[in-house]
Formats: sequence, structure tokens, C-alpha cells
Amino acid sequence: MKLTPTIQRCVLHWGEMGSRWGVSRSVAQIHALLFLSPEPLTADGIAETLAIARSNVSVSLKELQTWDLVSITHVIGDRRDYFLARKDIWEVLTTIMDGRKRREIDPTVQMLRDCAQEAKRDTETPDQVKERIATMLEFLEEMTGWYDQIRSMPRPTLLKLMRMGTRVAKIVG
Amino acid sequence: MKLTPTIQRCVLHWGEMGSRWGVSRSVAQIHALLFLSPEPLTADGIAETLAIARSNVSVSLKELQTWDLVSITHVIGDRRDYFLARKDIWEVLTTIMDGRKRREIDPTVQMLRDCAQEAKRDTETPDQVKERIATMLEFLEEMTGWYDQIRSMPRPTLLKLMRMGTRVAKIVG
DNA sequence: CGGTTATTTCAGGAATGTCTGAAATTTACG
DNA sequence: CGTAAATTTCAGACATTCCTGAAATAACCG
Repeated sequence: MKLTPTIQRCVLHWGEMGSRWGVSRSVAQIHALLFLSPEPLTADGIAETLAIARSNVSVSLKELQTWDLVSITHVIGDRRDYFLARKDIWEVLTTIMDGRKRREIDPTVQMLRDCAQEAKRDTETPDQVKERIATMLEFLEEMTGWYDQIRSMPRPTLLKLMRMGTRVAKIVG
Repeated sequence: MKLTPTIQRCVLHWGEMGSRWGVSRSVAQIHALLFLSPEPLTADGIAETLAIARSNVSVSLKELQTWDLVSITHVIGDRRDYFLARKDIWEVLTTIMDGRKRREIDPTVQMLRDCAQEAKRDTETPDQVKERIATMLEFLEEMTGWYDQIRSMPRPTLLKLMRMGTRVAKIVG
């Protein structure tokens, strides 16, 4: 895949953003490249285009597959793996958000549940602190519950809702 | 501030999560401690409670202030600074989200705008790629626009909307 | 099988991020 | 002012993460 200035810019930017999102620069760059590429690419091709080690491409692609953002295809008469990114931006974004929720929010909710449970037998932590923990748990549960509901809605419905913006409040309220 | 097992657990967990969110462990731990603490704390007190260097506390508190999550108070007859975290979880969360949007999403939207602009004069990047960039820009603008609208709604309205969950779709659609 | 190509594993080096402690600076009081 | 307490700065130690290149493994073909 030829790396035109425009594509390069996207790839580099995506790479920088990636490191803020908890994935390595390579992973993010590879994802950007595959996302933009009209055709599937080989691991060797990616390594060459981005000038990174072949082995690095291998592990990065594995990670992208665990995120469900990249899959493998094959072409007849060629035994190399060809890699392909999800092209639907909506799916890409929701996949990433779901993953982050699972890795970052859900464990926190669990921890708070445990703390709230423990707090009953716990005489040494001040009531004010216990209450703050309880409030936080309640809030997070409400938020994640909402998120799950939103996610369960069919996309066209959600899109319509989004386009209405603040007007929904007037109609409902 | 006394570090009971329950509090310690929250602080440690928050610290681990923090590093996934792009803030250092110290910053996250200090934030957790201040958030739970019923009273404002001194920097020395924090350093002692969490067993981290005084200087580390100093820079971490500065960072938390740039995030608008922590502020300073004073008590009469004491010239030390006392630090105080926002206690309203809703505000804490929206403050963090606003910050992340500003630091991560907005620059990406800007980059995509620049690329889309540049694409007009650009003859070497394939049209398919240009189109993908355009789609992505469009989508992100729609999402951020929705976010801004949601954020502009008064909290009780939003809360009501959240509690309705998927039912809003039925009423509206 | 043996040979060839593709992929993965992994030890160690490079780069980055974090924390500490000493020294410098600021602030406030007598 | 001079002094002492409080805070900040910053160089370098420490830790973590990331990447590479060599070697091992797997997949395929004649």
C-alpha cells in the first residue's frame, strides 16, 4: 500500500492518539492503515509500509484481533495471511467503547460492590466515606445500565434520536 | 487521614485504573483519597498517608488542578494549603469526559478536517481512501455534536431521560 | 520427507514515563 | 529585613512499556 502524505498524516495522528488510549503506537498505526486501505494487506506489506519490525506487526495484529477490529482473509494461490479491518466506523467505535467499558468500568463497579459489601462489617471507616462509595456505585450502575440500553437499540433508531438532539427532552418532558 | 482497608482498596484500584486512563498512578491515588476524604487534606498529609514523595504530591496536585478536579482552601491560623476534590460524582465524570474529548477527540476531528481539505488538491491518494476519511469526519462531527447537546441539557432532564432508557424510542418514534 | 515460505516467540535493548530527594524558590510572620 | 515553614523545580534513579532481530515453530509444496 502506498503511503501518500494524506494517508501518512492520518496514520501518524492515529498512532499518537492510540498511545493515549492505552494501545501502543504500532497497534494504532496498523489499525489506521488497515482501516484506510481499500484492500486487505499482508503483514509483510504493513511492516514495510510503516517501517516497523515484522515481529512487531505480528503481535500488534494479534492484539487487534482480540479487539475484534481486524480479521484474516486469504486469496487463492497465496498462502500468506491478508488482514482486513472493520470498515464500518460505527462498529469500530462501539467495539472500542465496549472493550473499554469491559476493561475499565466493569472492574471498578465490581470493586465498589465488594467495598460496599465489606462496609457493613467495617467499623473503622467513617460513615461519610461509606456513603460516598455507595453513591458512586449507584451512579456508575445507573450510567452503565443506560449505556447497555442505548447499545441495545437498533442503529437507525439511535441515529434518529441523536439527530433530534435536545428536542427529545421537550417531546418527552 | 486514616487509611482503613476499605479506603486503601479504593485508592489502590483507582490508581491502577488511572494508569489505563493516561494519568499516573500517583495522580489517580491522590484523587481517590481526596474524593473520599470528608475534609480537605494537606500535601504533607497526603504524602504520608500514601507513602509517596512530597514533591510527587506537589506535581500531581498541580495536574489535578489543571483537570479542574481539585481546588485549594485554607484554614485560619494555618498557612498550609488544604486540598479539596470535587465531591459531586456527576461533575467529576463530566469534567473528565470533557477533558478527554478536548484532548483526544477534538484534535482528531481537526486533523480529519485538514485532510479532507487537502484531499481536494491531492491527486495521488485513491478516492476510496478520501471517501473513508470524509465518512469518518462526518461521523465524528455527528457524535461530538450530540455529546455537546447532551452536555448542555439540565441535569434533571438528562437524568429523567436516562431513567426512561429505551422507552424514549417508543415515545418519539 | 526435505526444502521453502510464513508466522510466532522471546530475550534483551531502546524509549518513555514515573518517582525521589536535594536544592531553590516562594510565602508569611516576627 | 531575617528567618522559618511551605511549596516547587529538576536531575537523575527507577520502573515500565515498546520494539527489534534472531531463533523456533508452523504451514505448505513437490
